[in-house]
Amino acid sequence: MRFTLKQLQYFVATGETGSIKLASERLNISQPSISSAISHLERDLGVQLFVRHHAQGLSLTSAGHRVLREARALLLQANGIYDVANETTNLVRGHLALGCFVTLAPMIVPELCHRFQEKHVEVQVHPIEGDHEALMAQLRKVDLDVVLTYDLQIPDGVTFEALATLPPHVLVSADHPLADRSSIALSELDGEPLILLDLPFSREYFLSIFYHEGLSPKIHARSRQQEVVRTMVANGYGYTLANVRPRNLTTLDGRTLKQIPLEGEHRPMKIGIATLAQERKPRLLQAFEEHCRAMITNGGVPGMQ
Amino acid sequence: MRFTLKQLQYFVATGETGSIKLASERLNISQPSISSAISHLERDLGVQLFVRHHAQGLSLTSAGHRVLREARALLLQANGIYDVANETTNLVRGHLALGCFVTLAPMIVPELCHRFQEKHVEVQVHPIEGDHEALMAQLRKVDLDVVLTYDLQIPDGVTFEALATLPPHVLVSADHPLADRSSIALSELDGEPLILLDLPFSREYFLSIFYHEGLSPKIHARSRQQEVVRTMVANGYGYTLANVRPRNLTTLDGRTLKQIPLEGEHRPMKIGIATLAQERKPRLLQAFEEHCRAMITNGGVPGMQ
DNA sequence: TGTTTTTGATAAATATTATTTGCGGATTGT
DNA sequence: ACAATCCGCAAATAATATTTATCAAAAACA
Repeated sequence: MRFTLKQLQYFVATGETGSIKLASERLNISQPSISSAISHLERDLGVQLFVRHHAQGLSLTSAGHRVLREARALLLQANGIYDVANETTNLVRGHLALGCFVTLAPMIVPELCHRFQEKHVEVQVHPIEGDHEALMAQLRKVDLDVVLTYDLQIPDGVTFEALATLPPHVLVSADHPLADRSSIALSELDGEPLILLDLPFSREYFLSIFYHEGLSPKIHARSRQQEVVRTMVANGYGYTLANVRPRNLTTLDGRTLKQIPLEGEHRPMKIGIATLAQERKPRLLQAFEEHCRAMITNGGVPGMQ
Repeated sequence: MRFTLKQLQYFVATGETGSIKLASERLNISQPSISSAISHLERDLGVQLFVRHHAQGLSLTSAGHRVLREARALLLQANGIYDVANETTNLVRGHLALGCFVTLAPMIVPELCHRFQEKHVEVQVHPIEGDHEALMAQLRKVDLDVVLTYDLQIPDGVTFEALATLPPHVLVSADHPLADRSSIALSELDGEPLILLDLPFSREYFLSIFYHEGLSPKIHARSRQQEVVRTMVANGYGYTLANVRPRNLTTLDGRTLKQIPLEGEHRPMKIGIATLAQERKPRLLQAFEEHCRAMITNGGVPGMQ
């Protein structure tokens, strides 16, 4: 690959006008530039492209005709790269890899994605669930385009935009003595066994609520799966804390949970969208962010009470 | 078109290796060169192609993926231009515009072309007839690739290669007093009416034969068409000179001619192939020249006695 | 926690390449 | 014969790519 697109461009202009002079006027370039570009091309391709007629222009050889056709096609395709680039900045089309925090995914993702694809038929959303740490790592590797998660640890180069605030709640079984309260103070649970959702950063968040009040919870069990935690709580093995408020408070084994607001001032969790800090975001990404802003607000979050 | 093929090449290597360092090793280019090429591309396309991970390579953005696909295709097509160029220097294929002197064409062209296309199925020969002057002009404009003609005026930039020698003959009607002679001297025809084939350069050639012997012919008629000249001669309106020796000496109106060698030393006509003086002739042209050399010799010319 | 290694960005120096200006030769048309 | 046109060539200049050297950030390791 020794020739350049510029040389091809000069060659095509000359081939089409049949004259270096005319080509130079068309391109606003001096004649010797074009002359040398053509010479370079001929030397590089090992083919004579023109027959020179002194003071009377040039004629394409048969090889020149063939190369001209190819060169035109190549220049056209080269211009196409601008279109491809512009498409990503202007069109809402293509694939979008959406990361979502595991405990949020079942409630939010189905409606969010469905609605978005309804609006934009040429878009394919690929949802992927994970814990906060894993999602952030994938976002940075650009394995994900956008992540729905909480305002936990946000690494450098990632922007987080909060959309809805979720205050912490207590989850107890329907048989629990406090089950019918309209709110519960953390101190009232002191000594009772805690079932802890054991995910990176989430774990630390829940424990920080206790430490903040000078309490130290008695961790009875841990699980990385929200549904396991809920089932244990529903069966009376302990209580847990959660920010999400699923509409359905019946566990998979048929038991019932109660979700009760936590009394006092505690740092709430904020659902938001995390993206890479890019100067020029693809139009598709912008549109999805806009979609999230409209659907996820303090007035309501898909799938939640 | 502000980017270059080189920049695309660097970008593709980086996209494929996921690292500027590795790309620089693969291309034997310094790392800053690649870095700047990518920056240039990003600025030019107005799209972020990579997300940089400090000390841990780069990841393609979604736009980057798309551009990478296009860039690869473009580089492939660019390489294809070399193939197209090589094809014309290596393959016997495509179209060949063959010019042939009018009076030679009916005898030579049919067999010559047929045989050549028989040997090379992928070749299309396009024969065009004309006088010497017109043929040379078309050859110079590269409207013709090769011309079969006589060794008359050969312009600059055109090469002529003689293949067969045709001495001049006298043509008279079968009733002519000299019809049964085995040779005729020009002086014997002095005073008789000459029917002249009136084509550029041919005209001058025939007259020069007379002038050379100090004779001045009595031109009774002229025609640009050989067949008209022959018919006039066959009808006894005069005699003519010719170099071609067609097998058929009967004219279109059914009369018979006699063709008798001219006595003495006269400059003969030489049939040959005229081509543009190129340093690198296309393979197709070379093959056709070779074909002509084999078929047109002093030992025989297609269609002639 | 500090040190080393890896890797990309940046700056200045250098090498390479493209471009222009100016001139000469060849051809055409008046 | 003359001017006008147009291509090629050479030297000067401008623009660009490349390298060398250095820095900064992050990861890996002790």
